[in-house]
Amino acid sequence: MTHVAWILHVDVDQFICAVEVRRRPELRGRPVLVGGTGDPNQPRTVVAGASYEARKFGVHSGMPMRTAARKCRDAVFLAKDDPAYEAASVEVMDTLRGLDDVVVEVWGWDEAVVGTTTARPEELAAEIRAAVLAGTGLSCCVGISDNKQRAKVATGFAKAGPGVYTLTDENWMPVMGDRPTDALWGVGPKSARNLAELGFHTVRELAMADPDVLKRRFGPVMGGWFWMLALGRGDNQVTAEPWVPRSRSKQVTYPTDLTDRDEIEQHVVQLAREVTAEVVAEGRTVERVGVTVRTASFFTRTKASKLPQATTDAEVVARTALEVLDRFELDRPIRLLGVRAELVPLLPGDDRSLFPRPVDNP
DNA sequence: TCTGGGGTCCTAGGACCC
DNA sequence: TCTGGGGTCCTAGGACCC
Repeated sequence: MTHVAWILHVDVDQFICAVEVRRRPELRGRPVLVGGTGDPNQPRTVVAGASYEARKFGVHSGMPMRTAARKCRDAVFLAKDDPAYEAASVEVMDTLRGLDDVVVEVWGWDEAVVGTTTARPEELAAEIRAAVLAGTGLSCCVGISDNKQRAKVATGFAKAGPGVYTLTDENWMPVMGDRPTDALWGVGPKSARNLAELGFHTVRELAMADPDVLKRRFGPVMGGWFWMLALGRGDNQVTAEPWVPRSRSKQVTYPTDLTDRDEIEQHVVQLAREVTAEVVAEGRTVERVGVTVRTASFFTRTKASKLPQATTDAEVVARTALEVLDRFELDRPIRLLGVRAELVPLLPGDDRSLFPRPVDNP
């Protein structure tokens, strides 16, 4: 952890599509849809990336591919290519790390938080955008603030046009006060609805709430956390330490439903072996095994068991997964199976929560 | 609109022990 | 024999995010 003066949130523009267009320049300016195998008629796939040209047709990521294809018939359809995105992401992050006075915390393929001690964050933001474009051919936006959550929100405004946007105590309430609570990063549709039931519809209303009321309704952590977010506060610790995963999972939605018990078990065993192989390749050990089942009606349930002894043995993980599977009814057609391995923490006792803690009442 | 895949973390309740 | 309280471990479920 490093103490920093400013926090910049960097977000690559339409990352997946941008990577595809970068290697196929002839696609520039065309509606591009990336997802699944690239077959627009394949059922049970969704859009992973949509170019701005495609979004004009009402297409967005997460939308079923066949729906997107109907809305945007002239789109170019491409298969998802995770290794290419992973490689492009490394380029972006290495570019960021090459700048002066930065601590880079990677948040995903296309996002990073940059901590800096500079007194001129806007200049650094411009530098970041120029460096990423020059170094990778990808454009990005930057949100500036003094904590991660607010910087992330700022990036949303940067995307709307200026490319860089700063949110501080000065402009937080004027800009955000009248917006709905789910404009806050970490407040989704469910929490927004629950907050509205308590009478808190806007960020300002939430900021003026009694935190004890929120804690009673949402629990001591979440209640305090929502209130803090509304005040524009958040976590300001930036670390360049690589992320240590807590779990690894594999899930598959099958093109047609599974009904045969043997077949279901075979898939679970295969998923368990694949997951374990990856875990072991990374030098980690499994301590808990979870199985997810989603029926054709989309009813989804997860069950899990802690192993009596942590293991790196794929057959132990597979056997445990089958035991967990056995606790399901399995009397309905199944569209998805998943196996999750929860991992022994790398450092003994390193099970601390990474969820940002609410600060004391100011 | 017949709805992917990979994650993280909080909350609640039951079991068990002192 | 009855009762209260606290702590810890485990599992299920939910919410959110990229």
